[in-house]
Amino acid sequence: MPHKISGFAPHDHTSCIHSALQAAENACAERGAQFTPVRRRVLEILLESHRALGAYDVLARLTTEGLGSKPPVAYRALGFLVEQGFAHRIERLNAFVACTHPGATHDPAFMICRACHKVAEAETAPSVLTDAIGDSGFSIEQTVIEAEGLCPACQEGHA
Amino acid sequence: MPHKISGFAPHDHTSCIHSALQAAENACAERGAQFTPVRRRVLEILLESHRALGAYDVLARLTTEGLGSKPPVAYRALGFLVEQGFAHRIERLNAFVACTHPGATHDPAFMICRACHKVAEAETAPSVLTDAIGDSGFSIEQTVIEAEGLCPACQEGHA
DNA sequence: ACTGGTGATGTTATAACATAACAAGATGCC
DNA sequence: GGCATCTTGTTATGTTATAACATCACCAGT
Repeated sequence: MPHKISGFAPHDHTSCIHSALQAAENACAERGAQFTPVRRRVLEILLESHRALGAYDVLARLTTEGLGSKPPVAYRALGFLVEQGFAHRIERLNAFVACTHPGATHDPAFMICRACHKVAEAETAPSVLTDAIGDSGFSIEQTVIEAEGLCPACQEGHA
Repeated sequence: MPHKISGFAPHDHTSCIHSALQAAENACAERGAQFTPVRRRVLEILLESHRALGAYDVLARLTTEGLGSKPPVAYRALGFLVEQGFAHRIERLNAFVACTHPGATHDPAFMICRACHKVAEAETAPSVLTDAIGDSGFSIEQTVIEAEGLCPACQEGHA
């Protein structure tokens, strides 16, 4: 079964950013969550690239822009975005990436390119893990599925 | 397809420890790697429970035993054990767990119980991730597959 | 307008995790 | 002995993350 994958393929990035922001704004309105300037700006920063940024990278940006200078400011905004499903935490990198499937069901798999550091997101069938684990009686609440390797573009560079 | 799962089920833990140590010793002998006292002791510490320990937890134990007191001592030993496949790093927890399938092919999935903090390990079919990701052209080199939830015993406690 | 609740932000301080860089010892080989 | 290699010891620092408390902005009820 093919899955929607985003992050590596060339695309209209401006509209990619715009639609993600729009989706976040709409979702916040629906849920009564506040899409404040710091939260919005942090999402914009993540959206600039399909790469994972550390909390302190984000914080540095906020600081130059006068939006906050202490770690909790960045961690709170990132925590909010993750809670709302607008961003994801990449455990392998201790870093955060904007969600490229806003609105979709969420417990995605990530592909992390070790060369260009882009991160792509793939929807997974809910069964991906239950196939491996299901017969153990363990009840899954959250999953972390991350693969590290080379994206298509970087494979060519190494060929 | 069922997979070997270990960590939650009751078992003879003494022999579990013993066989893991034996396997590590044999593997080192074969590979010409040195199974030094610190490395052995760290593996023993991890083997005491099927739980993930932070590097500093391990270090604290080493310190009380006079085997080293500075972070690099613990990180080096843990790094060695992971390299050799005698232990695994659990990204979600920034912690380390003894391997329960020593010798087997290795890129396992982990189940982390949020109640009792035990960690079980399941062999995964190599296809688990390629099913989700395969058609993207991404070449996988390493994977992180971790599920958080409740182990069978802890589910009963909550019922 | 005042009061009090709620949620967001500001700030201090510190906890927790990790490694770079260099010194010193152990081992084995020639 | 002299050299190479691997391991361990140590200092110092870098990186990631959160607890705790103060303040502010907003809104609803009176």
